[in-house]
Amino acid sequence: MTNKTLIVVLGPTGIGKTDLSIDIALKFNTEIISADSRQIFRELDIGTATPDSRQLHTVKQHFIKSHSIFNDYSAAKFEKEAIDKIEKLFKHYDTLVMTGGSMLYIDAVCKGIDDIPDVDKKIRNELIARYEKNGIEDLRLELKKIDPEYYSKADLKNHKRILHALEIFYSSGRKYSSLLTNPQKKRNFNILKIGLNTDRHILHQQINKRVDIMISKGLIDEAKSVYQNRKLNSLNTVGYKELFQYFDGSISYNNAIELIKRNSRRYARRQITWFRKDNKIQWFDPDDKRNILKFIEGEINKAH
RNA sequence: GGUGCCAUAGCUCAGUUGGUAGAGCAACGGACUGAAAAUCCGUGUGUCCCUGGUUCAAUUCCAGGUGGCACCA
Repeated sequence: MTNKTLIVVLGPTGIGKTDLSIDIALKFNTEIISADSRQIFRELDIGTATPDSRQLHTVKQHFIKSHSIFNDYSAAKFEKEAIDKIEKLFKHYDTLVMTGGSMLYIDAVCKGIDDIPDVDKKIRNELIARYEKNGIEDLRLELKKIDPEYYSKADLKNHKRILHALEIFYSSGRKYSSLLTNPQKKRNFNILKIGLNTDRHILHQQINKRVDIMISKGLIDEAKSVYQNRKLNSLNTVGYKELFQYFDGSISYNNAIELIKRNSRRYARRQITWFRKDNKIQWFDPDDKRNILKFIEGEINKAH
């Protein structure tokens, strides 16, 4: 049994993961791995609720502002880079904190995802063009032909799923279904999952308030500064995509703010849905810091 | 104080010539393995203000009450 433990702090957006993870990292005198698919971009700050400079100076945090919106990123890349970083850091620490709300990124580190061949960008763009021209039915029929197994279990109304299976096939000649093994990779460290959640009404109030604070901190200007790159996937993000519509003149200012709040609430709900089925998570109220620390210490003593 | 109008889902409101009701928005549930703050699927969640009356049957009609709005004093 290893004596290395990764403490994973997860939960919906706006619940207070950053503050708690800093407290935990200070307590164990260690560093933080961020698992946040948007805070990772250096061009985004206010709208992603990235930790501020004071917080970043208090505890060293990795994968914050470490990449650019102009480079493609993915959960698979995060898995490789994060595992790499974690293994390096475990040479100096017995415990590490990982925190974030990107469900797939967390699972990529905790459980691993399959190795899937690189996708040829040209092929992806061609398929997207076909989808936009002919709709989903065309691609669906093709998937049925080349990979009936995946077709039988795929979400056939979700074009991203179908596109992905096709682009894998045309890039590598291998069926997507043959690549899916649900790996459950064995990590050489213990994983302790701390989930934060609270009454839904309170969470919604916190989310709404946080959006108002983002606006007062200058989110409008930040969104303007990246407006010209709005087509980038990295900017298909709550807090930015709504403001882009406002800049376009297609929705009002007040409408944009309301939509940011609504979409944040919905994002939080999807996170909760995802995390709910993970029975390894020990849930706490974010204010319950004492018990959280007590719980972590107890578990680490048991494991080591 | 008087008169009139209104009271139906979380909100804005339809509707039922008397047979316990439906839109929009919001909300809620779910899926998810190289785009994941993405993408996709599903769900009306209701003392029809309260109390009586008429009726086989009242959210609907009648009376009174309560609350809100408007106008007149």
